Amino acid sequence: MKIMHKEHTLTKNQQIIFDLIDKSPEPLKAYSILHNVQKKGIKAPLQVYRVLDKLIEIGKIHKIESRNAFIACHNSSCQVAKATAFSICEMCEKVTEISSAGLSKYLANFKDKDGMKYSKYNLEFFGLCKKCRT
Amino acid sequence: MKIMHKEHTLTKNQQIIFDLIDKSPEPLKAYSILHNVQKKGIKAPLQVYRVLDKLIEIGKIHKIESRNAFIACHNSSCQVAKATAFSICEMCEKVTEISSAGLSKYLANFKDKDGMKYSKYNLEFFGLCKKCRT
DNA sequence: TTTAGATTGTTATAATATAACACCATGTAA
DNA sequence: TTACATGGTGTTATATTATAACAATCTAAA
Repeated sequence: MKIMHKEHTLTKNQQIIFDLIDKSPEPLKAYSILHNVQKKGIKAPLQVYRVLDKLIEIGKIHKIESRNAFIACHNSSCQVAKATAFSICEMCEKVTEISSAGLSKYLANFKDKDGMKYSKYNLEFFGLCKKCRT
Repeated sequence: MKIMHKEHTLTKNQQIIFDLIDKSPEPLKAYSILHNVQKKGIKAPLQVYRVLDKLIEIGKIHKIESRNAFIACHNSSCQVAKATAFSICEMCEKVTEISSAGLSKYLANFKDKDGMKYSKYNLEFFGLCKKCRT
């Protein structure tokens, strides 16, 4: 059964910032985004943060909490906005979104001591990527 | 088999700040810590951050990344410094460290697509705590 | 004792994020 | 049409979180 999602038509600012993040091979920081879009008329931090908040809300991007950086979602968009997992290389800072059915199933069904389940989670794995291990 | 850990004798500043965090029922923010220890002679942010870094390194406290706040470790101290899991109530902001053998085993053994394992992880679950759900 | 390492104290500054307010665009309901 | 609700924008100012750089001190081990 296919879950339907509302299509969010991005506004001008949202599109500019999303494109930038989406094209980036690495997570971008808010002020780096700001510097990159100033020529397009987005001049103030708040304009960037507002767009980032919105893009996160609709699942187009995720925040890498341990790095204060933002990355485009590559897991069939917004479906996993509330259940995110990443691997982070501590050497080169490469970040990859993990899409593992097993992992997301395990975490979605995880119950704590009191039997409580959680609707939302963020998991960050740290280590050395293939390249940096050699 | 019992794993041995080096005993870290805390210095004066480290002890002051650890005691404060350890006694707190909730995660503390760096500048809140600063305000609370200024009467004890710790006057500058950097003094606080240095101690926080050290306490994290030796596993006495953890950082709640999504909240920029610090909490004492209650899982037999430093053993799990590199494998942390928390539940966070989005209403009252109560944070609890999760100690589940099953969970830590699952995550420690998790392999990504490339068969890579990670030595370190941080997991944050979000939801409503018992109290806030009623 | 001397050297290495960690810790401290201090001033300044960088990096990350939000408050508050006015204005504008769009859709929709009376 | 009006009016009103919602969400987005632009702007200035400010709050919050964190680090740089440098000198002094302490402690443990050679």
